[in-house]
Amino acid sequence: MYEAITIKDIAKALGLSTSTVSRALRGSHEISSDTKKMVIEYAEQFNYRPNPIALSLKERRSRSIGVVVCEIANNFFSQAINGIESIAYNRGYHVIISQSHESYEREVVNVEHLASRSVDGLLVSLSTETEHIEHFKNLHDKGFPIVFFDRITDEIETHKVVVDNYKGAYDATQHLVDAGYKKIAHLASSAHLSISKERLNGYKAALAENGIPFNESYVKHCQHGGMIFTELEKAVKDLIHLKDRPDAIFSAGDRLTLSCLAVFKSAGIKVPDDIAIVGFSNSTMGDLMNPGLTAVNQPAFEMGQVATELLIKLIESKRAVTEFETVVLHTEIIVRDSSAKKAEVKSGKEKKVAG
Amino acid sequence: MYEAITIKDIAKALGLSTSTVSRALRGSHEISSDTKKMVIEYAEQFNYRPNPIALSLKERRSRSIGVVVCEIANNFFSQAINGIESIAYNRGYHVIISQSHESYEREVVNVEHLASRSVDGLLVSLSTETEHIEHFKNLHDKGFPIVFFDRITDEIETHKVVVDNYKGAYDATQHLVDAGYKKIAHLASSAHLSISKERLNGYKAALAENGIPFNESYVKHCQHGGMIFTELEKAVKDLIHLKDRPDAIFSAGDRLTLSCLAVFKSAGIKVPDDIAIVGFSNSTMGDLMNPGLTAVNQPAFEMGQVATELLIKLIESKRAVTEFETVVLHTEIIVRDSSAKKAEVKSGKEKKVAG
DNA sequence: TTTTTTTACGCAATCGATGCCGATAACGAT
DNA sequence: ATCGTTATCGGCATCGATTGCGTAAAAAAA
Repeated sequence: MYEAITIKDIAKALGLSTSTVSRALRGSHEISSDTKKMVIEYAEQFNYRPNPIALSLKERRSRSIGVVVCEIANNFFSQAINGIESIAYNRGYHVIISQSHESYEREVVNVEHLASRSVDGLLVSLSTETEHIEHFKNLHDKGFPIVFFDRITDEIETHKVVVDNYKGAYDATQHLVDAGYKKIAHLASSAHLSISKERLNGYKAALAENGIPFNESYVKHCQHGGMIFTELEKAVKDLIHLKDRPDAIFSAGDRLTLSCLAVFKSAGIKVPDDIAIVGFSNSTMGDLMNPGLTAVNQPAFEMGQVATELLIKLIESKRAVTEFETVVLHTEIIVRDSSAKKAEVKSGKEKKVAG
Repeated sequence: MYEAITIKDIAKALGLSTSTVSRALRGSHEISSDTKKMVIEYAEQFNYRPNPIALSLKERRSRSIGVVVCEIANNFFSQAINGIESIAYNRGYHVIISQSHESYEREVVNVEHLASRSVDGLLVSLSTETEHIEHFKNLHDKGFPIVFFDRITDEIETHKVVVDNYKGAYDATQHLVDAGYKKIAHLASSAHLSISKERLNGYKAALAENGIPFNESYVKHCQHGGMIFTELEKAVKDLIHLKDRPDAIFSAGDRLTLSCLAVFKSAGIKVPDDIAIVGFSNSTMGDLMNPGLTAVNQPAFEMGQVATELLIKLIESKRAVTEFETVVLHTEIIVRDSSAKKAEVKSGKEKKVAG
């Protein structure tokens, strides 16, 4: 099987002790330049690489960080992971990714698996199902470094990275109002998720600001964040079968938006003529869709970067950290065709052509 | 900082030796049932977990496998990774993902990083840029377990998992012919990629079968697999500005397809009326797009599963493996609207409307 | 009672790398 | 000639867990 050269092999071959070889390789001044040269040349010739596992055992750290997200097959998270990676690899850290698939149980299992000392810290975005966070609390209480991003919890005091969900939702809703829509529904993820609460508040605030009464039946939460299509399908169908059907939807996530559009499509609903839609997304896909998707854009890559920098700062801190910060990044609404201005006449004409 | 309980702590607390504790926890018959009970209860109370790093050092294996792909923000690969994960975690393996972003250099760096003994084996899908595979050959020659999937090489003899790219491409092209298209272009990834060659051959075979002459200028390769938009944009523009403009495109990958559609959109080209398109994809997105994307579907999840099973078989094999297998999975063409039947009259009318 | 066997456990080496000491030799200083 | 200093290197313990071997005491056989 595969055997790599060790420091011991070099020592034996060169008639030195392992300590001398070790020091020679690290360029210690205690070693004569002749010996150093000999050792380094031999090491290069046989392509010596220090065994990272032995180093981990010795240094009591693995130089790897764990990422706990719901899914990587999601543009927001894969971009965030790219950001995480970009920082981590430069700082000499491996990245180990685990997916909860929006399941609380799998999240718990993954966290335990990662934390049983094979990673030095955790970057976490909670699953939609997660209501109890004991599995993180236990670790955090022991001093294990954790940074939350996007879907955070206020029950644990540590570094956090979020976007201004309130403002993003406010902007999205305001944009729909400006475009002439008044019956604006809100399709949201699980109600106890931090991002859901904040976005709901932003949505409500924009409505209030414009004198539009809040309508409870216009808000639909999906406990599983869109992972279960039937759940989402029911939510969307409930909305479109409402007596006073909404003329616009503010959808709070990529998966929700995409599935919502799928339901629209099979129901023969045209966007934006029948119902306009604004998403909350990181997807560059908005551009490729037909019609283009208006969306509140989140700086996913940057969130990953900032979270990783904070985590590494925690990991490498000499003394226990007690001062934590919450970094809030800004969203930006990108207007495309899915929320085109509501024009009664034009809408009517097009419908005739389409029908 | 975070310190976990070790076998030594248990030994000290209970007045035993570490060997006794170790054996008690593993249920050895050499330990009295009283002692066993005592040790196990203590371990449970303090939530003892064996240090995986120490185990790795002792057993000379890390129980982790490395994945080398171009991107995770790609439906095909994220699905494949889900398949990989589903097998790996059940067998007690961690999964470490690295992305080359279609860069040869980054692929080399990632492979070296992973292989310097922190992973027990590698699952690889080559980057588009990769022409030389010395970085894999070196490892493979030393007996390091590697399994290739999707984008493979025939220069290394090991387990491989692919789909029937030839037949997939053949089916896609035949489908376009059946739908009435005759001027079928082919948008492909880097020319030296295994999948590119096979798909090109399938495309050619279908043309020949139908008595359609092969037209060199109808085939466009993208060295960077669509990672560089300008490169792809040029390829697509070359095609649509051809004197004898194609009426259909067989596109060999998700990223190519999406970017191609983006170019179409900005050029005001309607699908399928102006140009039909068939993709090669794993994307469920085909359903969500407007019009729906006809695509050759690849069983990405299953590919990941099979590749992982083969890799673990390699890793856990007692003696050196010399018999290798190449698993070929089947594709399936999913017909949607982007390749709707070409109707001369209707097409003429619509073109006038569009123009 | 003596010998043999079994039970139940500890010692020490091992995995690879590091780092604190201690050892040795050369060399200058006194 | 003796001592102190410096340069250079080896010995050993360490990180956490496993395991072959040795051994004391208890149990069984003689």
